[in-house]
Amino acid sequence: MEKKTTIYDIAKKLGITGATVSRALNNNPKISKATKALVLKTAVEMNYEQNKLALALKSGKSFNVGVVVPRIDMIFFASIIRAIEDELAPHGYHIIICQTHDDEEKENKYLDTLLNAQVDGILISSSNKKTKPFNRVLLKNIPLVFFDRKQVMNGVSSVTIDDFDGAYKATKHLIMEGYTRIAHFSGNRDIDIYKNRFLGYKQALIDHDIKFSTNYVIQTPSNTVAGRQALKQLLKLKQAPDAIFSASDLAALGAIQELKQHSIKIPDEFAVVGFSNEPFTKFMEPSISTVDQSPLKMGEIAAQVFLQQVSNSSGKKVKKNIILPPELIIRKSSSKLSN
Amino acid sequence: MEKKTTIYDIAKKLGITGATVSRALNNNPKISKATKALVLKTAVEMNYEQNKLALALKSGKSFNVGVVVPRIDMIFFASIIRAIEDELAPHGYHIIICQTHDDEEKENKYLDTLLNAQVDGILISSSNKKTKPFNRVLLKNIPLVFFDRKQVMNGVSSVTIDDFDGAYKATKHLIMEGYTRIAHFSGNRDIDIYKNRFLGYKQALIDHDIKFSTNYVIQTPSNTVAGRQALKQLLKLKQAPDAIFSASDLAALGAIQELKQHSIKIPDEFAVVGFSNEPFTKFMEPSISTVDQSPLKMGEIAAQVFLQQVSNSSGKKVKKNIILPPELIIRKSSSKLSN
DNA sequence: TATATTTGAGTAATCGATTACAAAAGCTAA
DNA sequence: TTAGCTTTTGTAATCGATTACTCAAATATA
Repeated sequence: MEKKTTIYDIAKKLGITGATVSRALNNNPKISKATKALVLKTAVEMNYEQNKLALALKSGKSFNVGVVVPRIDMIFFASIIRAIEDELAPHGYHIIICQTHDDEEKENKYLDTLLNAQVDGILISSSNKKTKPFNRVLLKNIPLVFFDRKQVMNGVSSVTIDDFDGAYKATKHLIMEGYTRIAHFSGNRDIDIYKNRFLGYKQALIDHDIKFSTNYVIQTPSNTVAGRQALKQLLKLKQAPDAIFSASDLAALGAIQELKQHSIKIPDEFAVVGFSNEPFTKFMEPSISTVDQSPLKMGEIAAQVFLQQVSNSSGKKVKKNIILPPELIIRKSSSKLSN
Repeated sequence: MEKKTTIYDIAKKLGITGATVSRALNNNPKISKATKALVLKTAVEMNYEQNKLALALKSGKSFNVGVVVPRIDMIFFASIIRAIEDELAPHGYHIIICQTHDDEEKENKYLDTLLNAQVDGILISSSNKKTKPFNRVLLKNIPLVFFDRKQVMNGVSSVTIDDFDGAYKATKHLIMEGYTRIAHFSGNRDIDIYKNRFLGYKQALIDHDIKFSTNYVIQTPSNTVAGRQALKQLLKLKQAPDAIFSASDLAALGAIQELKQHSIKIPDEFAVVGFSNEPFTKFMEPSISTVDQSPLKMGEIAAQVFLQQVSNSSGKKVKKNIILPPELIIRKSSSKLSN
């Protein structure tokens, strides 16, 4: 194994000191052209490469950023991470990925190890119910940016989408298409995003003088089986709905599968709108209307907010709470016109 | 901002030296129970946390591993990374993600910066045509593991799937189902995986006495539009095919869309098998037969191979070339029986 | 009690780079 | 030729932790 070349190896070879070598390599003006050229040439010859670890220790900047998500093999998070990486890489930052699997304890442990690893910032979609674990991050004055799922904290930035607005738009769209008995597949409303989608749905009904009924709201895990199950349940009602706004695309798909089985025509007799713009929604037959959360935009902006915070040398904390507008994507599953 | 507590802060407070504090914190036996207890208590009081950067510089181990992929928002790579992270996290390793966007130059730059960042290993699905950039990794004796796309190099491990076998199985399945004019949507055969899928397809035909024809092989980018286009082209042939084995699920989907447009019945008149087991294949109508590449298994094993290499203190290089068997997933698009 | 052996803690080097300060060398001008 | 600059280089501290080596104190042994 080749031992790594250090500045001292170069220094010894040239009979000078490490300080001079360092100056030559860093465009420090306090050095003669001749020495500089010689050092540079020798550095190349000896395959010298800077040890970023030593630099990080000295400078206090590791150029590593922790990105914490529930899991990365969900396309939504993968897209966000993609955008974060694309945005930060040109600035020399590396992305360290952590998956919490929605386990609060795991998340807290990751926060600890990221801090110990001396990351320059943490971008996180938090599974945490408490803000306490984040105090340690703030105490160390490490930029912290929430995305997707946020915590409300002093001086902490966040980038989220307006779930309320997305749900409102989706529901209003169904109303405008002429559907009147609109049900809702909700996620776990202890989680903000699902609560807001529920509230947006409810408000749209109210604003358009449609009676809101709890019978029409079913808490549905995000999978097709649960969607089918929930739809069956709705069909049993005396007054069955004629449309569903689902907080999850997979549950929406389940509903569609079940509707097909019952030979209920989509969208003529029944409309479905999902949420998330999962890749499959575009390809299905019928294609599924859904709400796009623009994960790329979210990642890009989260990264930009982080960059602003680190470049903000003034020490003042920049708090930005950016709420992205979701985009309703109307496809065949809810649009009589486009059929 | 709170200044981070170092072992010297603890030492000063207790009137001892940093060495003693270090020993207390590291279960070094050369320390009295009393001092140790005192240090431990004080460390907690002062919120001491080990600076891993300093440790990494001293020990030469950063506990960071670079993972390089074309892009992470492709579910295949996202799944591999998920498995790698799940496997390595319990061993204290952090994953640094790099996206090459299939740009060779970018990939080489990433290899450089990862080495400079003193990673303990590199796991990569390479876009590189040359092996030279990897010599630097080997020279530094850093474990290198290829997955999915490999380079053939001395002493370098790889985890791939048997593309030939997957293609062979898929094609054979079509033959067994009674299709006789089987076409192939191929990717760019300069890339090994596509070459091997092509060869597996061809061999299956030959082994079952079916004439191989270059007219039936179309190079098709991985998207639906290209798939539709390619299918149109095939239908124009005097002797149109009755089945397609596509090296890409998206192209397969395009073919199916086009078949539907032509009111050609699937699978009765025409069968389609894709490759990759993209999530949407399961949900489509008809569901699409495909070849699963078990990305989770691949990531898990790649991580394990890495762990073996680092734990292998002997300095001997462990070279492992693991080829995973792909799994043919038979769904409605190619199975008359299951319909 | 005197010597040998443990035990516990300090000293200082090390990992690799940067940089304030000091010092030496080169140059200018009187 | 020499005081006074400027330029270039060296010295040594620093970032935070670990550890071989040394030495003093405490304990054990004769």
